[in-house]
Amino acid sequence: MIAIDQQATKSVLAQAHQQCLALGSKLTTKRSQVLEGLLVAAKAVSAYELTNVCRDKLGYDLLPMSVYRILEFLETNQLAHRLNTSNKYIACSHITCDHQHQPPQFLICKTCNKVEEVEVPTSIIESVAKTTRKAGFTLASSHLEIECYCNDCDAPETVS
Amino acid sequence: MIAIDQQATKSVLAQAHQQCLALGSKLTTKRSQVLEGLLVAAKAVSAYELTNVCRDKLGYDLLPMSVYRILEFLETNQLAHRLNTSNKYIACSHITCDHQHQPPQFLICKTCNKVEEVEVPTSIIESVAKTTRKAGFTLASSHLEIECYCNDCDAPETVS
DNA sequence: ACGAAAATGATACAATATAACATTTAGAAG
DNA sequence: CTTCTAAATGTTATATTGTATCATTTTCGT
Repeated sequence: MIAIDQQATKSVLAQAHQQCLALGSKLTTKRSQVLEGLLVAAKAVSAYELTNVCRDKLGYDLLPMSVYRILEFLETNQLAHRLNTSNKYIACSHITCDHQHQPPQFLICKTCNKVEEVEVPTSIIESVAKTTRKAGFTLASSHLEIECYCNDCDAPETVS
Repeated sequence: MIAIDQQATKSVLAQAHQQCLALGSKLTTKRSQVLEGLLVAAKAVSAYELTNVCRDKLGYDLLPMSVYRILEFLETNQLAHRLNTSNKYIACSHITCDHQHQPPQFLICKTCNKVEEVEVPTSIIESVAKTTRKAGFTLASSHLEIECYCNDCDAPETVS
């Protein structure tokens, strides 16, 4: 969860603007709106859900087609991530940092779609990569998505 | 890759039949046909692709709706796996074993959808689980899907 | 043979994603 | 300041994936 209030959101958007410029692209109004939608959602949302968030919570009127295009842009510019496991999107939690990070690992709550972007120790990534090579494969990315239950949504089996 | 010829396929289907009985369910004709489709596909396929495989390669006429239902059955009976990453399905590679296995880890080729079902060392799973707990989450399953390129499909960056 | 439950057929529709082309906007060049 | 071009967005249509619902058939115990 990066943005919890309007102030924080604004700051993230400003930083995102800079980050785009550095990469030779631009965070246009629409793109900024979509990113803002991701920030206020504060969890993984589908493209269609995101158009609803933008309309209902922010008053931005965006077409799904545009949202898809913009999400792709945001991903390319490392401002958002696509979660393959659930076909949902989430704002990158590292927009306000300037240093480089390890490839992201996502803990995704199956119930409420809350996502925590963590760093798994390099040693583990290395170990996985080794297993992979032995099987005749090459890691495409060490982006890992791990299905979990968060503490607010107890695991079904755990409920006693 | 489990089934490379008709003989092997037959043997797997027979074993699957037994495994179902042991679990108190039945591998009906249609279910066996869908499983056979997964076996001859020899890679991850979507439900709709699977209906095509069954029709074109095996002459079985199945409706997508039935295929979805049957895939769910096969998953419940541990004869197939659903890959969340790509919304595709694959035959379990352990049908012919009788012992229990670790939760599966899948290496999935992004290009050709070939899948290798490997066992990642328990120590790694433990370590991932620990990271997860520290972040306030509980692992939903240690089923891990890892996006790769297989040796037949060189990674884009690797092509020099 | 009969009745209940399981399995499958069939239709409709919801949700997700992309293709293709039109229009608008933002900057660069003159 | 215009004009040209490329990028961005609008618009419509359609492909793909997945689920809901109810009808029909099959299976199996009684």
